[in-house]
Amino acid sequence: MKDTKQKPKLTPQREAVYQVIQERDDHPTASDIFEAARRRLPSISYATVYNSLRYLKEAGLVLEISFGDSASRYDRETHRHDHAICNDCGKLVDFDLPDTTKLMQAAARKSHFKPQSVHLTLRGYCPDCVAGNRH
Amino acid sequence: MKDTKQKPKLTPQREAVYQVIQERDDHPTASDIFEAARRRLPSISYATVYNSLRYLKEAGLVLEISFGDSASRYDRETHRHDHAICNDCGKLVDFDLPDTTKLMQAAARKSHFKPQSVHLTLRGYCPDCVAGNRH
DNA sequence: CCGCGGATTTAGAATTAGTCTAAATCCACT
DNA sequence: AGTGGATTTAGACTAATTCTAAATCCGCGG
Repeated sequence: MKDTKQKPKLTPQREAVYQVIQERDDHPTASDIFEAARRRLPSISYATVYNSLRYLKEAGLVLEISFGDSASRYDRETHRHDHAICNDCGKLVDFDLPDTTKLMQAAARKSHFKPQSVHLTLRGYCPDCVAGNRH
Repeated sequence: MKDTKQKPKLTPQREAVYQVIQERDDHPTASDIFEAARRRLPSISYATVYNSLRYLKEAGLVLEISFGDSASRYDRETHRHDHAICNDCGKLVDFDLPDTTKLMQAAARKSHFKPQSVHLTLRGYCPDCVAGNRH
């Protein structure tokens, strides 16, 4: 029988999207990514950016994060980590809390869920906003 | 001078929206709430539901929560608490992890933010899905 | 070569959540 | 009765994302 292995997978479009995310240290939205990807690959379409993002997400190459503020953001950091969001200017930063296993177990005990991951979100004020800088 | 105190505030529409949320122990979306509110107050409009939700949120009477899955959800539980989400069926449950002050301080230290609140999200599998129940 | 099929890309239409607008209504107070 | 601020309504509008259908790409068998 035919072992019809389809392999291509990492197409130029997907690669462009991936690179855009890799070279940014912030958390771009799909539309930020579309803008930037179009600079490398002028013919790329919005739908392809979404398709590529879905593909990259499923492949574990990028992480999607979403909070109340409308659009999803994408993060090149794929290991478990946490987020802080500024209540004033909306800035989003990554940080990493160690020892989350115990935390996860505590959460599992309380919720009766079989745990898989925990993620914590700090809301507060970023250093710039605390210092009273204009945004 | 006119001390034009406007006080009404808790209009029948807002109250209907509030009651809908209070009597549910799950986390309805705006459109769930609209459906239910219309049963009490057939003339209520979608926009009023959103206005009421904003009002109730600002008054601290309900909590808005939003995760990746499209629409915001509303929670009658307004004190600080955490959420568990089932990766299989999507169920969302509240739980409350004690001693979050230390956690918040640790997060603040790592992120350099001035902390205001922390919220944790457990991803895993709910008891039903673990038991292999069909949804 | 040639072309078929599966996967991908494209452009634009469609859908969904949520906001905005302008006109009508409500209501406390004069 | 009348004015003004707040609220409600219906529907238009916007933004984010998904869907659709046609075009393209690509490896493989004939």
